[in-house]
Amino acid sequence: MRVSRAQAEENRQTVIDVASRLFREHGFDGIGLKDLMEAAGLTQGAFYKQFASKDDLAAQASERAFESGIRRWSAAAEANPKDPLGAVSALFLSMGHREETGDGCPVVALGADAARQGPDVKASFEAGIRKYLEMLGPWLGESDGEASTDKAMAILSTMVGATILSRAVNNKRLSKRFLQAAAKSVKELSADAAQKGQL
Amino acid sequence: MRVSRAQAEENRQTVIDVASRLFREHGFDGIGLKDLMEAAGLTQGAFYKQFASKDDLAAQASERAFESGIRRWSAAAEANPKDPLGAVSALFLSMGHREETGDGCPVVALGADAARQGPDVKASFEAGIRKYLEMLGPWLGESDGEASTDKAMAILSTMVGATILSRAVNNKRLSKRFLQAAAKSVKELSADAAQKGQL
DNA sequence: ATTATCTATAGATCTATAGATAATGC
DNA sequence: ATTATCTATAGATCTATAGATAATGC
Repeated sequence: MRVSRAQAEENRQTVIDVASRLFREHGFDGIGLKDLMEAAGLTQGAFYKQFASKDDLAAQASERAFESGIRRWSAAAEANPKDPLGAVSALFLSMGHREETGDGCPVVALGADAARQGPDVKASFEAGIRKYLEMLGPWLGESDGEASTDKAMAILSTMVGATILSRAVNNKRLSKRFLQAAAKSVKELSADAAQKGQL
Repeated sequence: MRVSRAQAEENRQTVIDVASRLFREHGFDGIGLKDLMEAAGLTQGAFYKQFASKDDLAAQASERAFESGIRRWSAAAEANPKDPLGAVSALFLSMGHREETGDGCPVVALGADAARQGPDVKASFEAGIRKYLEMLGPWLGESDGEASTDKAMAILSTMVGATILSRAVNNKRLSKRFLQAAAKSVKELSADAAQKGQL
């Protein structure tokens, strides 16, 4: 039954990957260790050789979810270097992202859950959120670093909030409108920032 | 053991009130019927004479939470009739609201959870969210109704997202900055709207 | 000899139901 | 007679641990 050290490490990584998806789909309290481990192709008994607790896995899975998010932002930005913010905003505020609960932004799926978790999960969120802000800042063309961070925070808040609102309602038209209104607002905020930066 | 019909109805209302608070504090999956009923001064056995299921209570408790939210918005707006949006924005984006998880905005506390619930909970959310938008619209002074709704959606998104981000991180400074950045952005968005309305 | 995973289980908790009890409402 | 609430419990599930097993790594 024992596997090689390399295989064990690979299994551990698989558990984190699977958890990062299933936690986002069902919430931290919406899925148990048995289902998580089985989705990773293992049994529940193997869990505690790999992780200290469910909370420990939650923190690591959150970190992994942010890594995936950052990678997607980078890819979108690189594919559209003339307007990276427009590309990320279009991706974030798409109906595709609204429906893709398992591989979408961790703040949207688990931000409110994270607020109720221990300091480890919150630390993962804080680190991931800071990375998002660091990416957004340079795209805003403000000369002043502080004003740029303020704009980045407002833009991230708008995108996160709109996607949550979009997911929380039944009506598809309303759902779509939240995303469109947010995209319009993000555009105006960034145009405003670029204008100020040129003064 | 039986109580009067009036008392039974009062008990039912108490359960909904208690649930609207405890669901917001712990999430729909973070608290059980036993604890909810005991917090309302009853035993678990009485639950199913009052509600069809936990999901049924979740939908009614969500509705109740929005009623409370609307009442607070109205009170803030009436206390500051010259700048109702400024008053609501200041209240929403305060550290008090950030910490007041049990009596705060239901979208912030349970929006992501609601996305994973059945159509009844989502219907409660949709109705509550539409009420919020109806309140915000007239404060924006746009001549065009559609543009006004867009702005209202963007402002609500910004406030909801910022509060979630503010709650999800450990660092208090960062927490506060999200709220401040969002307040600044809401102010600019509404000033922008007022300007356009006067053209 | 060590250890990654397995099966099995402890002990708590979850939603939901059943039947008893005691007060209301006709 | 009806019924709101109670106690008790079914049956499932939860996190976490214990001990067995079988392969790795020294």
